Amino acid sequence: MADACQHHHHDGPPGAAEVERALDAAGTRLTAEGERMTAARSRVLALLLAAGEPVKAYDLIARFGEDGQPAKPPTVYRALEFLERKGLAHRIASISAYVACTSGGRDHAAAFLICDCCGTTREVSSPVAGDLGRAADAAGYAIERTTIEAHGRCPACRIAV
Amino acid sequence: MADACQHHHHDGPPGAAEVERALDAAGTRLTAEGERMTAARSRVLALLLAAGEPVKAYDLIARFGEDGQPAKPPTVYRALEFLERKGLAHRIASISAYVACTSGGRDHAAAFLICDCCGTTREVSSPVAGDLGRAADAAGYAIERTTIEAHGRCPACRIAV
DNA sequence: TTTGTGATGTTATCTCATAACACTCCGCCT
DNA sequence: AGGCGGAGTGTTATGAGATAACATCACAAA
Repeated sequence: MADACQHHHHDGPPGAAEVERALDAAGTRLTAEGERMTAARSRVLALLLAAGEPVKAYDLIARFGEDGQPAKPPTVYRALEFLERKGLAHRIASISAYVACTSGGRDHAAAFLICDCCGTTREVSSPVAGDLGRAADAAGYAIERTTIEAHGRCPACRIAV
Repeated sequence: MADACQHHHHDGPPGAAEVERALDAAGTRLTAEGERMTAARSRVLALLLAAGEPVKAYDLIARFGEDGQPAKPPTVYRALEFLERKGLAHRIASISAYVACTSGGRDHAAAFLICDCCGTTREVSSPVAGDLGRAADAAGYAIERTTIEAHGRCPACRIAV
């Protein structure tokens, strides 16, 4: 997925220290909420954070074991479901991939700008309160969750190639 | 998918005559554009129109043959890809289903209000030009296509149950 | 009529995701 | 300490969604 194209990109994955910090923060918050940051959950979140871009579930499964041993699918899917429920990760439906939440946030609506060239994404605050919310109001719908994903080219990929 | 709940809903599927008319219009337009409305494409579009709500690909596959014989998956997936490319159908990524376009439109961006109770959807004009477009502009992204799906409850389902 | 392009038929396989059930861990109550 | 209960995990198997690859066919343009 990443680096399908050859040119250079900014915004590489965070270093180990940053991952560690985000992981700690997540663990602290979960504990405060009475949830448990178990080994599987922590590992999956660490993989997502380290990747810094959307990752396929089966890539997480393959990378799960520190020793190279893959996980069983339910292990990872359960962790993903939990992380998503807690707002620590998001599923990108249009590409069936998962990404760590970058907006610090609890369970919140998110929107994504996805570069089809280099595979990176940018999470932006969801416009649920905006156009879509107005359309829903007009139609009498009560919105509970949204999937908002825009595909295109990031600034770097617009220039290059 | 439909009628998971028991109460009554408005907006049932269109009658055979309406399907026929929409099918004719699509065929005419495609011919004018130099495209071919083949049997498989026509059949898949007819199924989508008759359903009037999102349909899973494998349901289309199962219903494909008039005699009850299922189609082979590629037959239906190819037709869906074509119809989507021509703006006659849309994929709803968040539920992996397909729906006939109800905005008369060529290839256009669409947004959907999806009722998780009764399974119906409502296509609304895409707010690409709105919040999301502004977010993309601000971030320097060039958007090529969007996936905008809001889940919740339709007016009928908000009242009932 | 030839020829090339787009569409279809067919087989096989790949990817994505979850059902079901046994078992374990851990906090809590007594 | 003992034992209950709920959340989490391990494991097997399977269901659901989608596509690769290649042979064949239909059709309009040359």
